[in-house]
Parts: sequence; C-alpha cells; structure tokens
Amino acid sequence: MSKDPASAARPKTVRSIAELAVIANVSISTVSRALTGKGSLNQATRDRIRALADEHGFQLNVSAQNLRLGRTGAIAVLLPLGHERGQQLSDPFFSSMLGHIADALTGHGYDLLLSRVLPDRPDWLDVFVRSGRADGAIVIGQSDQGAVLSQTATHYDRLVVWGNPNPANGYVTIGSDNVTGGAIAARHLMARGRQNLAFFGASTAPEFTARQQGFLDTLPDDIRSRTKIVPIPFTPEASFAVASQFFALGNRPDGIFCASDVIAMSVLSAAADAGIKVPQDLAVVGFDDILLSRIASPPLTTVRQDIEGGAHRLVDSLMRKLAGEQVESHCASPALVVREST
Amino acid sequence: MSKDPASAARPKTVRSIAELAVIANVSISTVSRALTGKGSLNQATRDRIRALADEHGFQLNVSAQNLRLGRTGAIAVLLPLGHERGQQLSDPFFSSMLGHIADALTGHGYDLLLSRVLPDRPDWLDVFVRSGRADGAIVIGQSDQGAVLSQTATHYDRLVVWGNPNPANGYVTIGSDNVTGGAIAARHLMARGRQNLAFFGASTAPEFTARQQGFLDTLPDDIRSRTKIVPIPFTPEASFAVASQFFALGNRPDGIFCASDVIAMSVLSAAADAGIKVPQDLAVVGFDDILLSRIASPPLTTVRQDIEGGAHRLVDSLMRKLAGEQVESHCASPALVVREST
DNA sequence: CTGTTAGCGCGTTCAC
DNA sequence: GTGAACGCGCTAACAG
Repeated sequence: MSKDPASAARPKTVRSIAELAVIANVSISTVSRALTGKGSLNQATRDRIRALADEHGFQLNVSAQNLRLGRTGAIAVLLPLGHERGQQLSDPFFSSMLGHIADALTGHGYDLLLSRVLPDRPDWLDVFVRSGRADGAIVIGQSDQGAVLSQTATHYDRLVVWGNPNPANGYVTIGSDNVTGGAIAARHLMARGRQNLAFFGASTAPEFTARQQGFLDTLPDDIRSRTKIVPIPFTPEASFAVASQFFALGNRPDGIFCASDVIAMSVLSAAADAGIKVPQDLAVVGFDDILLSRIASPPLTTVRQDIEGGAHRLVDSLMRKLAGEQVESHCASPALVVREST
Repeated sequence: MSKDPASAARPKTVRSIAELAVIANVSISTVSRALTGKGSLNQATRDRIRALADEHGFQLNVSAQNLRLGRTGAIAVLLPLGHERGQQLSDPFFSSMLGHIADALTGHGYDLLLSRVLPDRPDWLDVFVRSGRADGAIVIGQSDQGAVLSQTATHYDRLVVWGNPNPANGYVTIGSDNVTGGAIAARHLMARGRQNLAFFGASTAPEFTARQQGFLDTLPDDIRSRTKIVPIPFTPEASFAVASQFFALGNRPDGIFCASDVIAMSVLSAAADAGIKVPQDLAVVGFDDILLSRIASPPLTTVRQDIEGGAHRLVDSLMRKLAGEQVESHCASPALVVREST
C-alpha cells in the first residue's frame, strides 16, 4: 500500500469530537481546543490530535459549532422577485453583483445563503429573519418592497439593501446615484446634438424611475416635452419586441437613453433590423456597464455602475453592523463610459 | 392603537421554545409538537400555542432543529474557479442555471448555499463535504477537477455534477451531449455551403473540448484540415480582442463555430468592426442559447442547451440520491436554433 | 495544561 | 394528551 496518507486506508470514520477524544485518549474539550486553536494547550498534544484528525478525515461540525456559538456562519442574499418574476438572476448585472458578494463574504469567513423570494405576504422578510437561518441579510433590489424593508429594519439591524437611496427609508442602502446617472446620459446626448429623445425603461422599480427622473429633469423644456417615455418589460426578448414595435410605428428619435444595458442591447438589435444606423441616425446610451456591453455592435456607451465596488461596500457595511458599528447609507456616483453607440 | 396584530405592540420577544412554554404554561415538548405538527396533541392547545407564537413573533430556530435532526437543510452549489478565476458567474449561462437551481431547491424545502471555490488543494471538495455545512452538493462545471470529484465520490454519495458525461467518471453527471452539439453545428455550417471554417474556444474545459471534437470529427477531411482552431480566454472582452486580432491577420473563414454564445457575440462584434457581413460573408454558430443571443445583431444561430430542464434534473437527481435511490448520469441532446447569423 | 460540567435550541423516546 | 429526561456536536466557564 502507498504511504501517501490521503490514500491510506482510513481506520474508521470519525464523526464527532467525542469519538476522536476516545481515540486520542484525552477529554472532549482538549480535542476542541486542539482543533479550534483557542485556549491554551500543550503544543505536542495539539499536534498529535490534529494529526489524528487528519488521519481520520475528521473536521469540526460547523452546524453544531454555530449553534453553540449562537450564530449560523451564513449571510443571506435575498432577491425579491418584484415586478417580473422571471429573470432577475439572468440579468448580467445581478449575477455579476452576486459573484462579487460571494467572494467578499468568503473573504470574511461567511457562507452565502441565496434566496429568491416571492414577496407574497407583507411579513416575508420578518419570517425569514426570525427563522434564524442567517446572521445578516443583503437584499438586492428594493423593487416595490420599501415598506416591508422599513418595517423589518425597525427591529432587525443586520440588514443592508442594494438600491436607490431614499431619505424616507428606515434602512441602510448602498447604491448608485441613479438620478445623477440619468442626468449624465441627458447631458451626453445633448452634447452629441441630439434633440429628439426617448427613454426606454419606464417602470415602478425605484432605480429605474430615478434614472428616468434624472434624465428628464436635465432636459430643457422643449426637448423634454417631445421625449417619448417607453415602458419596458424585464426580459431581453420582450424588450426587443417593444423596441421593434416602437420603430415599426415610425418613431425615429435621434437619441435613446435606456435604463439598463440589456434594454440598450435590445434597442441596438431592433435598430439594426429597422435599418437605423447607430450612432449616425440614432445614439444609444445604456446603464450598468455589464461586461457584454463592450462587445455589443456597436460597443455601447453607458452609464457605469461600479458593481464590484458596490458589492464590497455592501459586505463591508454589513460586517460593520455585525460588529455593532453605526453605518450610513452610501451612494456612489456613476460615470459615463463613451464607446461607439453615441 | 391599531388592532392589527402585525402592528400591535409585541409583549416580549420570545427566542426559544422554552420561553414560549412558560408563557403558554405547558411543557417544552408540547410547544414543539404544536409548532411542528408532529405527534398527537389536543387541537385546542395546538391552536392556542400557535396563536401565542404568532403574537410573539416566534418561529422555531432552524439551526437547532437541523442539528437535532442531523441535517442542515441546505444544498451547496459549488462553482470551481478553474481555468479562469474571473468571471464564471458573469456568464449568463451560469447565472441562469443558478437561478433555476435556486427555484427548484426552494420547491424542495432546501436552502441554497453558494460557494465559489478555488481548487487550490486536491482535497478541497472533501474538506467542504466534511465540514457538514450542507446535506448535498451540486457542482457546476467539472473544469479540470474530474479527479477530485471522482475521489470524493468514492466515499460521498450526495453529489451531482453538471457537465460533460464521461464513463470514466466515478460520479453522476447531468449535462448536454456536447459532442453531438458540435456535430450539429458542423452539419449546419456545411448545409449552408460553408467550407472554410474555424472553431473558437479551444480550451482544457471538458465541455469545450467535447464541442470541438464533435465539430471536427463531423467535418470531411479536406475541410477539417484547413479549419482554424482558436483558443479563447473566458472574458468577453479578451475574447473580443482575440477575434479582432484573428480578422486583422487577414483570416476570412466563411463559417465559425463558437464554443459559447458569449464567444459568438464577441465574434459578431469583431466581424462588424472588420466590415465582414454576417451571415453573407461569414456564418456564426454559438452554443448555449442564452437569453441575450436572441437580441444579438444579427440574432444568433446557436446550439441550444435546455438550462431550465438541466437545473431541474440536477436537483431531482440529488433529491433521489438523498432518498437513497440509485441515480444514473444523464445527457440531454442539444438542439439547433436557427436565427439570422447563418 | 487538562478534565468536568453545563448548556446552545430543539425533537423524541418513555412514562404517566 | 402531556411532561420529564436525554442527547444532537460542540464551546466555555470553572476546577484542579
């Protein structure tokens, strides 16, 4: 047989600290001390017990450890399925955010409990919180759940929310300044000499309405008065259909601001179908700066949100809350990324 | 004050079954029986205790419950960061899969523990499994970790893997027939009269090599011998750079099969930049059928994987394993979706 | 430095 | 139908 310890026959599967204690001929607490590294212990016995644990493929049971420590070791990431139940996680923005959050939480030693929740009852968040499955929660997207979030925040502090800041909210939000983002898009389109505009993405999601508001408020009255406001469904396919229909009806704006890059990409596609040249006939500005926006045809001018930075700030804020610190909401400034669609 | 129980002042926060037992003036086990619904109990006392629990906003502590029941109530979804550490979760294919898995697990009453793991040591999966943080694991993407998976599978059965089937694997895989998928792409390009081909996506990921192999093996010798094989990095941006470079060097195939839709979209973009007309001068076939492929310009012809079906099969297979059943690997046939890029 | 004891919050025998 | 007692696997005083 091999001398490689990994492939050596395992004498017996050890499932608990107690069994290992018997094998090592020490008390249970000594094993605990050896494996956790806490408390004081003779280095020789510590090494011996650790070797024994390795040999028997034993690790501390995290669940039991957590129960004893009064924690779960997990942070919940909640995605309320608000306006459109279908495809939130398919939006590259969400998944990118989720990936960065996962990495940040791992860095802090927490597991990530992912939950897509259907906000069917007004106390869904309370129910989740009271179930005690996580030590804290990150809610991605307020959707239309501001009231629920505020209600829970009154008695549960280990909560941070990604979204549009709003002084009326009783909870900490980390997000981008969507109003300013909209304004940036408006100024850019005007700087390109565009006068006949449209906004794609009218919605009840607060992020989207803020982008819309910032955009419209920045336009001079005459331009704004003829700016078309187009509601957009959340799936790329449906969004494409709306855009196609829009052009088919003869609408020919020379500039469109889209509330997300996915919408913008569907507009680019519909425009190509309709024989509209981008950016010559039509300038298109997106929002988010997802990775794919760089390989759109043409590459998309967009209002960039710092997704990675936002994810880290979300996690850091929550960690500080867990540590008992006071945490303020934060609102990052988005930045224009000019590519070839304008 | 309102009579609404939700907004009524809560007499006191109850944190354990024991406290509620005192309030209800019954024993701990009676409260347990009332709240779990198990065991026999007078309906009146059951209702009374449940009302009391509601009133005090009390729910059973899931962690303690799970410890007692010898389970965790969570299934781990593991994403090995294999070839490219950066952006796995940003690939719409992964995130879409993840979303469907989340929904399926929720339907079975399980939480989803998400973990992006860096396979830095050969026993990373053993370490995870032995930590006891989940009742089972779904690994998305074998990457180059086949040996690790096989090793763990020898002593841990609650494991299913998304990926390319391989009889040599000692574990259950659910996936698509990538070889057939590659063959489908080859036949389609030939049916379109294309003779000068290229494959974009050479890699060590088994899924990609299988697509490559199925593609090449289907081509007649003369065509295959002049087919260019292009390695592709995993980020859209880098992939776009490679494609641009490819065209800049004067390569002008009339058909390209890409190992993923994201690669295909970067090819479409690079081709547009180079003044190459799709599909007239160049036919492009992708793989996956992500949502965005429908709004590419032009909409992408692609080899479709049933992501939702795959996710459900992954979860169902794991559930059956947990129930002690024998489970076979499964390999779904991909289907060609013809759009306008060919 | 190490062992003994007492729980973390719950489910489940076994009595009554 | 209900209560008392025990233990899931672990950590943290308190002794010695």
